Amino acid sequence: MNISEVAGRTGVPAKTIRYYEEIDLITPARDPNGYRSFSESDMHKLTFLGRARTLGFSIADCRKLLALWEDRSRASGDVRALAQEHLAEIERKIADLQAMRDTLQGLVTACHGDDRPDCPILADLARGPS
Amino acid sequence: MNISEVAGRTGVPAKTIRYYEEIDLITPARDPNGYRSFSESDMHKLTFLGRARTLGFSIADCRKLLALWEDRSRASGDVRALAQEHLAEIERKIADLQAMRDTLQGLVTACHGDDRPDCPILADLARGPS
DNA sequence: CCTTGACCTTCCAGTGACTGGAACGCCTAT
DNA sequence: ATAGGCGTTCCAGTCACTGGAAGGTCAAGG
Repeated sequence: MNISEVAGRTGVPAKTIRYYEEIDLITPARDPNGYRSFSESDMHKLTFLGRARTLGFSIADCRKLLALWEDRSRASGDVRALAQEHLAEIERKIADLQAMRDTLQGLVTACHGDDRPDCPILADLARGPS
Repeated sequence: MNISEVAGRTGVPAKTIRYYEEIDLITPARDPNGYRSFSESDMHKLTFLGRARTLGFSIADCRKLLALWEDRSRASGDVRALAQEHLAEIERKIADLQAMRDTLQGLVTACHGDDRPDCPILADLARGPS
């Protein structure tokens, strides 16, 4: 399989696939003409990577997950631990964003939003780190 | 004021302050010895920037906000519009993260997490983009 | 007066995870 | 033969810093 077919099938852009090869996440074979030739296994890995990335795993995490995936003797507990760590981080991000949202929401509500120059949003931004 | 005092007072790291000068967000004066000399106005701007950044505004947004802040004749509606746009983006990010969290949570719950190699998390990751 | 150590300066390189573009080769169909 | 649509590599840029090296400056203590 050539790169664009794999890109289409996995949803991972060709540029990104080349990048993944560069950082040794995958090592597709080469045809005599120099074109990358993707096996089913390469496709599976890319699918795996695409999914893990949309779930917000970092490339470093993906590398670990791929290794665990390829290791038939690994304990599912190892995978679970990684996922749980990641889950905690997501929870943290959500909380941060919600705090941001609440602050901004309050400011937007307080701002009359007309042609007058008086603006509580800028006033608050100037107030400094509380 | 020297850079480290400003860093301490605004909470913006010295490295970051130099970077902000490099990209023309601030233009502190210089002492004869070449040291940066920060005015009250510089400090206010940095405080403003620090706060806006923790609220998740991009540097580009910060530039706009600073300009609006400095423009005494600007309408508060302009600021409000910027904040509202940003709010919408935050909401989007929160929704994305919540979807991720739900998926991962389900997987972590489904995974027995013991020494057996059978793992629904990896199975799902392999399933591909749904 | 000299030294020490904490500051300050600039400049260069690296991060993460791509993304865009140039310049070129290859393959297929007309 | 040629057109276009693939493929390749390599270089540069993104964003917002961050780390580190090499060197100048300043205030205090001996």
